[in-house]
Amino acid sequence: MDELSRLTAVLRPVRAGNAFEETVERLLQVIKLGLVSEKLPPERELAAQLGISRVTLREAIRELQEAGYLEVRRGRYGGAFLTHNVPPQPHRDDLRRAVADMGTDDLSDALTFRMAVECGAAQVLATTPLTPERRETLRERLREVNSAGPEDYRRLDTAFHLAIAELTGSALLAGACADARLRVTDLLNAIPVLQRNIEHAALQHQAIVTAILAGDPEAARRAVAEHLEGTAALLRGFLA
Amino acid sequence: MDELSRLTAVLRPVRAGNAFEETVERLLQVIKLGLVSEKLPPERELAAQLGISRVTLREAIRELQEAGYLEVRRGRYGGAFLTHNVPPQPHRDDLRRAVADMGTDDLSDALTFRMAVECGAAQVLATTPLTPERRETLRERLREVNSAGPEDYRRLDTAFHLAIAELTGSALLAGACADARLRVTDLLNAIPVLQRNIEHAALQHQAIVTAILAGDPEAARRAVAEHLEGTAALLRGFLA
DNA sequence: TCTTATTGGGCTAGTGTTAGACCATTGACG
DNA sequence: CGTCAATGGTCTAACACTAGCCCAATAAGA
Repeated sequence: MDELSRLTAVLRPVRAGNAFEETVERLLQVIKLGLVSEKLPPERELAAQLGISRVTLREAIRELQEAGYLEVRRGRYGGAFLTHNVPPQPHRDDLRRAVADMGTDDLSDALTFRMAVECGAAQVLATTPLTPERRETLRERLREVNSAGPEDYRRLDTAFHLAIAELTGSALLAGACADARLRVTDLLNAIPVLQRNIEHAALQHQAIVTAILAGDPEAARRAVAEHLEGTAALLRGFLA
Repeated sequence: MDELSRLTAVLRPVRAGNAFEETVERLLQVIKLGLVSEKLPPERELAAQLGISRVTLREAIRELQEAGYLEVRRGRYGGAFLTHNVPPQPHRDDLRRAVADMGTDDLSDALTFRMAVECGAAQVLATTPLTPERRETLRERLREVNSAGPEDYRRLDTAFHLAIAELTGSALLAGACADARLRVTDLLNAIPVLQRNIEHAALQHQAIVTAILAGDPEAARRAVAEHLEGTAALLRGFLA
């Protein structure tokens, strides 16, 4: 832990690649995480939100269009519509390949990061006074994920986890949790969703919500840690 | 929590301002956090690490030179040397102004974020098997901050807190903690360092290290939360 | 005293990105 | 059946940023 190694945390690249690639990545995330259900916002609006020019945004959209994720329609009430291309049932080899693509160090890093920020978010939320409305939002997300079928499960599970961070009211925290989730999305998508897993996760989700609503940060932390450890152990199994 | 509001976490700007401003910010952080003690790395090397061109880096360095933070010397064994400009004892109004500059929402956001990631890091570290070497690094940082005088205190306190995240081995987590710390650095620097505060913090630092080395994530989480709550309460007091 | 490796200083050609304007298309609605 | 507002499609001039090159200065060491 000399001076040089301590610098690496803050002396990382100022910008991650060019704006075009970054934008493609972001849009893909929005689509894969199911954060948008039908069509993207209008180009002018989206470009402003992403802080890029329309030209760059359009290049990214064209890329996703050619890859089959989007269908662009002109005219009023037009826009970039999702194609709802459901990928076929993943093979076991897909996971191996995805892990290999990303590198075991990166995977370990992402899992650690996710464990920290999601536990932190749950703990913070448990110590925050919540309005009845927010409590209800949390319960609603729980109901949704617990009643989801295999096809909707990943999307609603994501929504549930992100809701915890968002309810803290911290945009930075919500962004960090979204980022953490995104780094393991591809891997999770390569794992078949089994009914048995859904049921097991449902119990853990319930425990998390109960702890948060009870205002018990210790229990919330423990519940989230246990929940994430299951996924992490599964993925880490492919490192050997 | 409709679809649109959920998008804001991931549809944030792709790049935060231009490369020049970002670089100035980064370098200022490295300097203010005391992550570099004498001089910056050579321009070519630094530019590569930051992923920018030398031209852009040099503009940023010139800015900092004109602001009095750096002194640039040419020739072999030259470089950008720190000037060790110690700011005068801050006035009470400085803090008010700093809070006003940043906005109360941003401050609240930053404090929540910091609470989450630092608690998460401590908890993760407490559940990680640590080599004797790493345990010693942690103790070493604790000794340093606890024996620091008022002039060195902020720098060593930063080093202590960052060490917890770095020891988890997750670059993402270390980056998040560094980011969180940076967002409150200016505010912390506007608060005079009192001997009484140092002593109080020392007890809390000790409790954090003890919990981590004992492998007790609950205690680690609680200790960090209590420690950060003190600072947060102080800063939040200026929001009214 | 001279050499030389290392460092900052400066230039240029080329590429990435932006802002803003204008055009083309579409479908709801009067 | 026309109108029109909202949307994607296209272009251009200006700016930001980069890669790569060579020059200038400096101090350690022969």
